[in-house]
Amino acid sequence: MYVACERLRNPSLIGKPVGVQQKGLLATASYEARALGVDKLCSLREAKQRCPSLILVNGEDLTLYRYYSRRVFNLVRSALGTSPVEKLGMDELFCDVTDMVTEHLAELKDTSPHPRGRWFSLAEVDRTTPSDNKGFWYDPSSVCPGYIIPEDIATAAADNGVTPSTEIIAASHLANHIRHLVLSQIGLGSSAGIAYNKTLAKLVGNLHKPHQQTTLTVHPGATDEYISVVRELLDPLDARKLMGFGSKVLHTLRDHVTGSVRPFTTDLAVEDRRSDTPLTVGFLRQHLTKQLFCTLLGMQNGQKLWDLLDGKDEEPVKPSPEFPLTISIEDSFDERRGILDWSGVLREIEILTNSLLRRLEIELVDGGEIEGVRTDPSPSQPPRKWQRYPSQIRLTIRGGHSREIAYNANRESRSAALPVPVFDLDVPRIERSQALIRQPLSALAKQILDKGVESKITEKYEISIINIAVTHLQITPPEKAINAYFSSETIIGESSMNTSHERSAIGVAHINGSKRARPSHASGLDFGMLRELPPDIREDVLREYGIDASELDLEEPPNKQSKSNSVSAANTGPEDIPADSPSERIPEITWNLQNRTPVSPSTSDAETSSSTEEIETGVTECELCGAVIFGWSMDAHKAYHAGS
DNA sequence: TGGGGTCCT
DNA sequence: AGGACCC
Repeated sequence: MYVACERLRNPSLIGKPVGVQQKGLLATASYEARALGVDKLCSLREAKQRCPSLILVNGEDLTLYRYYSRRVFNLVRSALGTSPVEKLGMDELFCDVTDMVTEHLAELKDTSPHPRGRWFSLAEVDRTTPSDNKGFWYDPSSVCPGYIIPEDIATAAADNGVTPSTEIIAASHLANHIRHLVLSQIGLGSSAGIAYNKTLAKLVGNLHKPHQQTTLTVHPGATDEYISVVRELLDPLDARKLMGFGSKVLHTLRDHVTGSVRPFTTDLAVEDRRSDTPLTVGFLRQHLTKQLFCTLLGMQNGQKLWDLLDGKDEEPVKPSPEFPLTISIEDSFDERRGILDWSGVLREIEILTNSLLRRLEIELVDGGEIEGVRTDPSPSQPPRKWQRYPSQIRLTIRGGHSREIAYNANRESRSAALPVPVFDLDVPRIERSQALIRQPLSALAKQILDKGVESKITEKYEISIINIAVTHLQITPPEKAINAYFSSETIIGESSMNTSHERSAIGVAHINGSKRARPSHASGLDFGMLRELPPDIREDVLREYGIDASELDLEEPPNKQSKSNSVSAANTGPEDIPADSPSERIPEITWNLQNRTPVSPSTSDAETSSSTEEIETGVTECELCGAVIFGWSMDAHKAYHAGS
């Protein structure tokens, strides 16, 4: 997804092996890069070594990715009306579409057969969408789009009388439609999994990755078939693929297996007992017991994890709130940067604090959103209002670079009340940052670093991570307080906040220009995103980059949808959907956003049914609606118009 | 060897 | 406050 976002900002990256770099780590890589042997999360050195042609983009600042993540989330939510949508990280969503599908199927009874198939009615999507886009046609006889498990259902449609339920078929078409919506409206490709619970949906969604979807048709209630299909699917898998089986759980289980199970079983060949061979789902289910799981992993958790081995999972899709529960920002330090004296620590904390305050202003002030984008306050009505008020601030420091440290070891945190004046937007942000240092942060840092020891000012600290978080976001404003708060003088010497960290805040190195690139600024700024920022923050960012505001207006919008229509009504709420249709069955959809691969990585001799234009840019513009579409999906896009 | 998040204890 | 999990 990071690469896909970078490609929206800089289309010359399309079709090339691209890696997103965060410090010395390759956070993610495009599929072209993976085809050349680059792994996700490998060290930068290893990546460059394996793939000298790898193009690196710095992804330490997440602003751009947050922006697209939010847009996708809001687009999907608005399409699904009242259905719960849960975010997992920045690029995955779970959707419980039970109610929508149930209602859709109920409507069918009153409808006579239509030559175009079935109309699936959706909530209103957004104001730029043509008005007949509140739903889609699908052909129910085409079974499920994409891949189907078990496979034989796909080929022998009504063979054993084993045919997918009408609801899973509808859910599958719904997922397909929404993926198409995200692609056409935002420009991000995605994959999806459709199944009757979260774990299975996520699992099958990962089976066919770039731009595909997979439906697991079997229902947990249909016991015989369900058991055999799900076991065939799950048993060979590394248990790590199941949500909840993390490193600790697997280590605990492996300890037990190698310690006590091995002597009693001949199932594991000698070489399979080594610690780096995966524990499979089948092995755990056959050789361990529910009781053992509960003993080793805790009553509650053990029971849940044990059920997962059979694909049983009743976790609800928990609607993600409009605002997150915590907002944090962090920076990491290697041995060179990470040896700091006290004033150095304070300087780094101030840099982070200032970034955090800017983020709070972007994400927490004003509100009124349309499709993930905050509306500019109308020129005459400025009052920028906080939508949430965090009440706590937390400082976390990880010390040491010793290399032996277990993940997360050496992290210590302290928290304190967040002083109310931080919300006063009339005070320059830098002053509020410095006030936060004075008030709780330097004391918190002292608690962590000096641990009750008396002041030792000359000391050097070895620091590898600093994280600052605000938590406990409240809707109701805090009581006003302490006017004297800002009056004391600063403790630390830094005055300008235009630091390297800040500078990286939005800019990203562009590797090279493109003859046919869509509008993007040489600075690396994403003008589409910039245009959506509140004016004052936008000016702030522009000033940092030394860009004249007039340049902004000359740039074309990145998605040229302006010509499609003159904008119909505003964001009316989602269509009303009966809240309480009974749901014994729960189709889930999950999908990943990921980068698009318009051209086969194996250069030009690959099958090229695509046009020259597509090969060069990967994108074409739909004649009907102006949406920017990638070549490989234009057929589907046209079918979409034909359908509506 | 990132830069984030959520939930549970 | 820390530790598990997720991306």
